[in-house]
Amino acid sequence: MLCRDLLPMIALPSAADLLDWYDRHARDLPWRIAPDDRRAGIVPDPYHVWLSEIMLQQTTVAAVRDYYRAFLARWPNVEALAAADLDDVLRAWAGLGYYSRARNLKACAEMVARDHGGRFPDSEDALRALPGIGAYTAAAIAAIAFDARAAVVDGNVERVMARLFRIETPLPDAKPEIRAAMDRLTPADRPGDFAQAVMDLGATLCTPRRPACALCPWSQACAGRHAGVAETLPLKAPKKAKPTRRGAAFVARRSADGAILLRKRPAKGLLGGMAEVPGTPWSETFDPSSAAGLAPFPAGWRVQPAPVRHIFTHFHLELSVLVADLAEPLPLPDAHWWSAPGELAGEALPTVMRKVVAAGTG
DNA sequence: AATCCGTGGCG
DNA sequence: TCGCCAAGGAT
Repeated sequence: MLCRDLLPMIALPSAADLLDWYDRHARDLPWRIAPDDRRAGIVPDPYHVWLSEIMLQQTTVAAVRDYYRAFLARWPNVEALAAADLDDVLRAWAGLGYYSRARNLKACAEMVARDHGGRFPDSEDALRALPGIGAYTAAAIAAIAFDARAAVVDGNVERVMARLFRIETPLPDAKPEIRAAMDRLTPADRPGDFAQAVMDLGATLCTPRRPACALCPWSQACAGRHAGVAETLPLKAPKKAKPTRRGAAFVARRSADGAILLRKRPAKGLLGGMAEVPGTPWSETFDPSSAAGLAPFPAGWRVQPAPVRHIFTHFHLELSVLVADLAEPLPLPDAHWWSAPGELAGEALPTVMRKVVAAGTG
């Protein structure tokens, strides 16, 4: 038995083992049909699956829950969302991040309503053609909502597959190999539950650090665990350092009622379509001592002692915050508006701008 | 192919 | 404090 001498015997991973675990341990999520109900024939609403999958892109379950419920309550079906005002959608999305998702969400709803009779297409290819739906989301919707045998690969699946099959090629080069592994494992029966099972496994047991291998239904089949390298996988290409950009933000407060002057950002790009206070561009060469001279209009601008710091995906931001109280009514600049204290919470303000307003009014 | 796009929680 | 990373997509 040459093989036995060279390698420990490793059981083959089976979809059945994982589905058995999922039947007992599936998390209760607002958008999920419980495994018992799913096997009893209850099918999820594709609109629910789609909405949750868009929100879950690069976003944790904890962050999504309340937004998901709020969206579903306000726009209960794709037709309602298609008819919604984009600014209302952006306001409802504020704080969740990656705002192009909200713009694509609206565009996708319109396309489904207009071109598909209000029903989501059931094939990966047709789903993939819709705005905001890429390879992962198309496969997830096809598998979960339409019972298609699609290989669903997200960050969790990459980690689980890399460990299970001891794939030591660094990401992203390992992606084709990982996809092939997931495709081979995905069963024709219950492909949606299987995909959710692998993702649950990655979220709860096969975690990035300190995986709970003792509790894992695939531990006997895991080549990474047998080799003692599970926790080190998947390998990843080194990341680039984030530069620091600086700028100034101007909180103009109307003395009469404390309203704050806001304006709308350009429709695309960073924080596209969202609201902000007036400010300078953000650059790596910005000189904070020049901030007062860059104010949008003359006023008694006071520099706040501490800048607002915020981390974006690819740069750090340091914003000098300047505040002025305006007794006289200002000729309102184009595309600007006053937002009273009671209205501020409902504005499409991204988190960084909520920090700025807090720094300028606290 | 590499870069751009948010935010919050975790150790 | 800091790096990591989460049910990625568009260009």
